[in-house]
Amino acid sequence: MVSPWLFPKKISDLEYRIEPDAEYGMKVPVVIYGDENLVNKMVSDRTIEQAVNVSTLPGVQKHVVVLPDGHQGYGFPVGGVAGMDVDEGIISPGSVGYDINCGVRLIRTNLVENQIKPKLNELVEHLFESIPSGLHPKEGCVKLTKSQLDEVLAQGVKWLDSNGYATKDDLDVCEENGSMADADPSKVSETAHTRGAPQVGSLGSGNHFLEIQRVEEIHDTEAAKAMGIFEGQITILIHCGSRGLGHQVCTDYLKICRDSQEKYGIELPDRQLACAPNNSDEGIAYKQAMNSAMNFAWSNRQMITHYTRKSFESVLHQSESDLEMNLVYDVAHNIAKVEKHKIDGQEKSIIVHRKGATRAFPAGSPDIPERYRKVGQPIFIPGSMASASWILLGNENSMNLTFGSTAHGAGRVMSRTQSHKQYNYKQIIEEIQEKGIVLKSMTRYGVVEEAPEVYKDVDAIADISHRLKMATKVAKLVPIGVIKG
DNA sequence: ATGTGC
Repeated sequence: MVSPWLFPKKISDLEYRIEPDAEYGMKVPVVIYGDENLVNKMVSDRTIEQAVNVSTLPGVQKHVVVLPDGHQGYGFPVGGVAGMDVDEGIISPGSVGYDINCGVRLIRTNLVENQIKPKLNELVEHLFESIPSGLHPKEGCVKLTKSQLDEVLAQGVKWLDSNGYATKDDLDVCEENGSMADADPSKVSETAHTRGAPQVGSLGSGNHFLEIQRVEEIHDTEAAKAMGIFEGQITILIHCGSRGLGHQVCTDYLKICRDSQEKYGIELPDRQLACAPNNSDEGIAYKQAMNSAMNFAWSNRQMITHYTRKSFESVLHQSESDLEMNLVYDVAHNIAKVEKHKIDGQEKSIIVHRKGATRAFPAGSPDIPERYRKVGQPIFIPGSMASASWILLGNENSMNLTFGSTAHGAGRVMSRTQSHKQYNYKQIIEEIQEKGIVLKSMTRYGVVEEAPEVYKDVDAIADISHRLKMATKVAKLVPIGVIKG
């Protein structure tokens, strides 16, 4: 049999397609958005093969989408979207990923660069000291009891609001208001609880970071205005997820799904795609545990926001409200959610799996905050450490192309191991200093493994999204201070 | 991504 993923058909400069191959068990086409370079790279590793595998799963609808930043992941490509019928389809932990509700939030200020430049070193230092980061942060997280953690898992940011770590305004501009319904902490294992309890308010490692930025370019004045964004402004971007708790939920439910595979008669092209019928006991339990992990991640980003505001207050001797440190928005990029989408002209409820894919809902969507309903949903595409990031805006077209989604980041061009062979700490640090960026990192390894050179060009990813009108450009942000694990 | 896996 010829492997169908080897020959995607070019539809246009930025769209490639693989028609359903019955012999291979494909139920729907695979659609790939990207230029020739990006698509060639996807063919050379397992990215498209994995998307083809997903297109064979029970209840898969319309098409499997690979976004411009797509690359191979655990079973399901990172930068992938797939929607399954809620009654006939499956839900799959590997198709959400290990870092459940990894996501990005942006905090605005009323400051411009000159006002913080003299204190930038001190600010970065203070943030680094007050926000635990790395794999094993020693101290600093709020210590939650088991029952407090359960409240965080059940209520998300609502609990932080009740306890002085969030404002009503923060809740208004978080996806799902920071509180995913139908979360059940009793479906989260004891091990996951133990791992998560000391981690609320910690950044983690890898490509997770907190960045002080300057707004470099405005591409959509009206949308920028609605978001309170202006040229030259200082913003803060936070990129992190659900830490050990989400990781453990994924591990636990991969096993639970695997153990139930035979019972449900599901045949898989790849055991990493272990899944359960969406409405089975196992599927429902996974969803309730995943929703809990989602609440954990939003709470984690909220707690870091709290620490960030305190750091700015302390270093700049102004209150957070004087500094107008408002949350612009918080959006997840590793989730599965039931949403209504048009399929063959019919509105239908499907369980949308977005792994390394950002929701990109258009103006008028009831699921986006009222203050953005006239313009569209804010989307943040983080670049790698010390490179630019983008604010994009959800567009109507994404509902046709990608189940209302767009890209989530730059994506690696080489492995961590390879980055050590090609670069060393000193040269990366020098290069970052030359750009005038203040960087504090937990480890030297992290600096090399997350160097700008080892990632794709995020500008190109934003550009493709814009040209396809999946999500359009609002503003480009450049880093001036970075803390990372 | 991760009480990494090399």
